Amino acid sequence: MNNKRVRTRFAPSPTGYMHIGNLRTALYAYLFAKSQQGDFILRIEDTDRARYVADAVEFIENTLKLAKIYPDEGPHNGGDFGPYVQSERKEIYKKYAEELVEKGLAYYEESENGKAIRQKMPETGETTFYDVLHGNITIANEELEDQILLKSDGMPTYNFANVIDDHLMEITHIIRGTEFITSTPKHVLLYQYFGWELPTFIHLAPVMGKAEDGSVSKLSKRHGATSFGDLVDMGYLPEAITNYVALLGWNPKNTNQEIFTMDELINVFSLDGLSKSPAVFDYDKLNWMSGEYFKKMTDEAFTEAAKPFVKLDENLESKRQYLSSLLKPRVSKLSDIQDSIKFLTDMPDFDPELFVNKRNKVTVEKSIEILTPALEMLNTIDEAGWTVDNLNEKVAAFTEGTGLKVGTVMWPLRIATSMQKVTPGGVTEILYLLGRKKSLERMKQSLDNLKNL
RNA sequence: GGCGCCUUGGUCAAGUGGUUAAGACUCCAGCCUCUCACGCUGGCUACAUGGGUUCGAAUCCCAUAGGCGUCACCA
Repeated sequence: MNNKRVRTRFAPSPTGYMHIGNLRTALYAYLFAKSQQGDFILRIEDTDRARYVADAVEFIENTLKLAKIYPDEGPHNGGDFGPYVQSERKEIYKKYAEELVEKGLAYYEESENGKAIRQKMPETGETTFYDVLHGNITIANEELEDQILLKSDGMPTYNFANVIDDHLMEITHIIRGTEFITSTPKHVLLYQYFGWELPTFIHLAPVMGKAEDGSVSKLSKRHGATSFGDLVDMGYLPEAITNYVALLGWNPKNTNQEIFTMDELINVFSLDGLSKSPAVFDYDKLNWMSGEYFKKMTDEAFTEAAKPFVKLDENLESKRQYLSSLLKPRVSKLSDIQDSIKFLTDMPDFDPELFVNKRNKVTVEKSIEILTPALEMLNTIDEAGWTVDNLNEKVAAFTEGTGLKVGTVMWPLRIATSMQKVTPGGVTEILYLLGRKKSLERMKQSLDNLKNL
């Protein structure tokens, strides 16, 4: 251990896509740096010309911003160790690769593509490195192949560029996925060739996905959404996603708290809370956490967040916020809303079975018995009186007058106006949302249908 | 296949030689209730297997099995 300022980096290649696993890696690197009052660097690894995607850098930056991960240094953040895009550092890699050739630790290789430089590996012995999560990892040198350092197009390979840059950018802790464990000895050898101090390695277990058949594998397309953007599009709050992802493979010490703001995360984060075994992405848990975030929001904020996901007709539009307040405690993702309120616009098909409810002792006959006077009563309430409070009052008084149990009266009324077993809100809420005219029409229609059975 | 990593309930996970093996999600039951949801209460389900070491093992060691990763002029 030393007292150097902690510096971590997130080094994605510029594909126009932010996999959940990558986001989590970025998050952990960020949390660790910030928890140590250190720096978090964004570096773009675009040494594969064939994979270049336009605007990918902006995409990555915007995604990180959405997730509230703010780089101290990066392509558009400046910093003393730039450039932060590898394709702009070509000359640097070339210089170091040639230095290795001069030292006899690397060699040129001619092929039809041109001239490349390969790293010379020791043929005997073994290379050991320390990983915070896994302890010492040893791999026999004979397992290592002479790898390409500089490609024939002049670009470095990941295995070379990452070592040069991490050293030059004074990265102290390398946080990345386990898929790099087996190539780390090659990197370590490179550090040794140059006589550079080794950074601390932390290899994260992958994020897995569960397929329909129950099988588990690295989270991929077959599991549905796999990127941060996909999840945002589904109507999960960025804060909720980040919070959930933080807990996928990491747990705070000495607390059972699960809902964290970014600042709280920074405060409690520590490397020893990281788990070395793979974690399965679980929508059930995400849904729960997402719901927790919604419940904490003000009605105004929730209404605003839901806006892009909910198209309302003129009538409902004027009651948007009220509708939101009903939806807020029952929603786990914004994209579910539209379906759950469809019945307010389109009356579902008549189904007499829905009127039958054992617990509330309701039958078709009973429904007719209740709906007939209820309709008359509601008819006497004028447009001005059609408010939630007044409706509540009138319906309660009506119920009392019947001498029946509340549930017994409310059930048929709600079914008659919604024709749906489950609704966001009770009858009075529905009556209000529907408006006087529509409510009375629906109720009369349902009553007629019941009588004509 | 070689090499490497991983293995506590369905899922996320506490746990670092002595615990009734936490907690959360899911699921189930009950309460609350104008449905559902919320909230509250309770419940089901776990140390992969086999050997050691030890008075004592989820915790240490060794095998086996399974899963994952890696063996690119991709990262």
